[in-house]
Amino acid sequence: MKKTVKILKALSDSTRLRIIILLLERDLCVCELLYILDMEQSRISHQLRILRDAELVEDVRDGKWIVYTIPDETGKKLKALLNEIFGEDLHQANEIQQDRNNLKNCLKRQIRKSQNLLRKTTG
Amino acid sequence: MKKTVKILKALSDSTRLRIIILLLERDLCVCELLYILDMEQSRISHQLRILRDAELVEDVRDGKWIVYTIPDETGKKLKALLNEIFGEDLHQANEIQQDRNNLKNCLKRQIRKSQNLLRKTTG
DNA sequence: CTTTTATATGATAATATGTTCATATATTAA
DNA sequence: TTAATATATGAACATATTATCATATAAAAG
Repeated sequence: MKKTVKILKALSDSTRLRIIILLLERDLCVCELLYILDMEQSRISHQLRILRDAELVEDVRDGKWIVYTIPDETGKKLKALLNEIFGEDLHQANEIQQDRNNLKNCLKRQIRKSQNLLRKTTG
Repeated sequence: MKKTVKILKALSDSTRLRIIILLLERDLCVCELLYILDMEQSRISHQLRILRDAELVEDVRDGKWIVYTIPDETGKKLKALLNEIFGEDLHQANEIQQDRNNLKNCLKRQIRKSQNLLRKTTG
């Protein structure tokens, strides 16, 4: 019961939901999420921690970067949850569509390999 | 998005989850929930309000009682959610098993029609 | 080494949430 | 009517959550 509540709580915040939806499309490092979501870096890190504590995401260091991933089994369940149950509401959401757009850009521009992302995004 | 978050938030509390799981088995009035959950009456009412605001439950007056229901479509989705996604964790939970037991008793004893439930439960 | 870049963490403040107590409302019983 | 029962609501408090700021750590670049 505790675990279920923890997971549901982790999902019941729009920032975290957006992160989850992005990670369902592709593994991303924090600086990519930063670029896509355009938020304070620490804010994203804090939210990622909550997702990690709920065991919804995992992180692996890759050189300079820390890449966040959704484990396969978890991904299946989350997709079922988000598409089949909340799909209608979520697919329409502006934030989500915007995020998807930003994700495309992020990949096209190879954000991870360009320099000075923090300075760019934080001010 | 807001709606999804509201629903997830409404579900991410153990008291409310217990109520939902009970209502998935059977429509119940507040005094029955009171008997089953053995909590303060106002606590249950407050939590029911949150569930109603999220449109997860509906209430209909039946004489002296107000009966809480989960609409059919919502019920289907909730069952999918709770059984298929969180089933393992939830079926094991002591609280849930205890609640199911209390529900049986509640029905056997026809709690709704016996008198003075509030006094009985509140002290 | 020193600096820069990427990320995490701790403290703090603002806000939200959950519980309890007291009380209000609505229905039925006396 | 008046009293009792069933439920809802508002205020107050404790706790939890979220965002921000400042700072720490760790890898890479210079």
